[in-house]
Amino acid sequence: MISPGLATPDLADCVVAQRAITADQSVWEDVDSRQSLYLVESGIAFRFTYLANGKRHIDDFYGPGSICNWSRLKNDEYICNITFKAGARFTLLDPGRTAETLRQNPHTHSVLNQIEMARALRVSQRVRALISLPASHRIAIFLLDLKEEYRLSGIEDEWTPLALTQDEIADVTGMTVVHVNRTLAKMEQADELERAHGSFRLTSTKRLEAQLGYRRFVPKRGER
Amino acid sequence: MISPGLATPDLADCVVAQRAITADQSVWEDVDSRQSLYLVESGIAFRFTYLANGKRHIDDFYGPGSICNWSRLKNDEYICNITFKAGARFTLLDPGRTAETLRQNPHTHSVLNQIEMARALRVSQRVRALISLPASHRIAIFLLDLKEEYRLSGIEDEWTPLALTQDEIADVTGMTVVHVNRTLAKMEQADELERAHGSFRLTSTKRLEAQLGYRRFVPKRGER
DNA sequence: CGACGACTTGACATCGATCAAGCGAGGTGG
DNA sequence: CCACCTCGCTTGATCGATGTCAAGTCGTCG
Repeated sequence: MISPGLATPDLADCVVAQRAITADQSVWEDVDSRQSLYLVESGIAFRFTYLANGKRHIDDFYGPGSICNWSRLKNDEYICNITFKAGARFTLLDPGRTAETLRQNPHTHSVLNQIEMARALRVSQRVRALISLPASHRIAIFLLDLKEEYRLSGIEDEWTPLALTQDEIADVTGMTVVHVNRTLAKMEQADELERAHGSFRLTSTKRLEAQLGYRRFVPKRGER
Repeated sequence: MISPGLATPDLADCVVAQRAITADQSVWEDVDSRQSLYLVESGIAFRFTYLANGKRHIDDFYGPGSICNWSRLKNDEYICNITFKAGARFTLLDPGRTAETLRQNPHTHSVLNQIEMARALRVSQRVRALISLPASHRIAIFLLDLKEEYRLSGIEDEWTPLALTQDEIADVTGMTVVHVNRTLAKMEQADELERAHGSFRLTSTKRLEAQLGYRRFVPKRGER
């Protein structure tokens, strides 16, 4: 079943397979499926790269309704490492058939394009912050992005699942686990953040967004 | 005259105007032309953003033959700040006519797409490094990217113009001018770098690339 | 129970930012 | 022509932010 968030039953014909993940699983361990597009149904996934020094960098993360490797449609060489976190479910789409389907459904195509454009802007905004701002801001913008990732899939709750481990957050933000831990603790002490049961809540999202100049990029006529 | 590097006389009809820059000039000072595509003919330009704390972040830089705001073609809302450095010359292209021309010249379109794809990969590689690596590596990858920017426009010399000031390099890499200065000095002392007359030379590009895992993304059938 | 993974904490070392000052080349006005 | 200014670069001293190493806690799962 295609994610309700996507609102594109058009793609039903393109489905190659469905998977449910019980333990964290990386896609390069699963060469057969690398030819597909990955549509997250539930749970979360992230895209990552190993740097020359062995460090893992997490480039982006994908909540329900997101396609992890959309660029493959434009560039068949595009290959990326993806990890699905335990509990995730996802659908494999055939890129060729998907491209064809989208050609025939310009509306759907434009919706998906808008969604991807919004994601790209979100990433570039985050990246600027990660390059130039101090740790507390880096963490804050990560949390805002995570929240946004869920919001766009229709899950808008005051509490957001903190779906990544502190190790993974460190690899997103270019920090150390220790420092991530301390920064989160500091935010909690400063009453900017609450954590409970694997979820988090920002005390004043508004203020944080204003302070960081955080911008939301809403897909233009997105159905979701 | 369209840059010889681009090899796309097809675009001649799309030219709106040409400009030569004597002193550094930012495009948002020049509202009239914001509607256009910017094609760098010579010299260098960069795209930047001001963060909430007033810091300037330089997102990318463009050598001869590059289009600074290619994304405008896909998203008319796409607006970015661009600065042309003193000595640059550039051409303004009408986005509507350019899009039409490219529709009629799939070959040219695909070439330009490849070039942009290569740029996107270069940026994301640099961004990873800037987020996760220590200062010396951040500077090194910036220098490699700058060299590559010139190489792709056909200017392949052992010496590359160090076209940005140390202030600007700081804004690319998220460092301070002082630290940029010291890092460059250290590289020079370690015989990894030579500087003279506003240009630089890397003693062993090969070794540096290997050490950083630097990848070159070559446009597929790019004419240039 | 034992093992493991995620998280937490402390002590310490290093990196990079900040502040302050000076230098040298190019431009401008008297 | 010189005096003066500005801008980009350089250097030193000091401070704060972040990484490193090491150990310990807590919950989960077999």
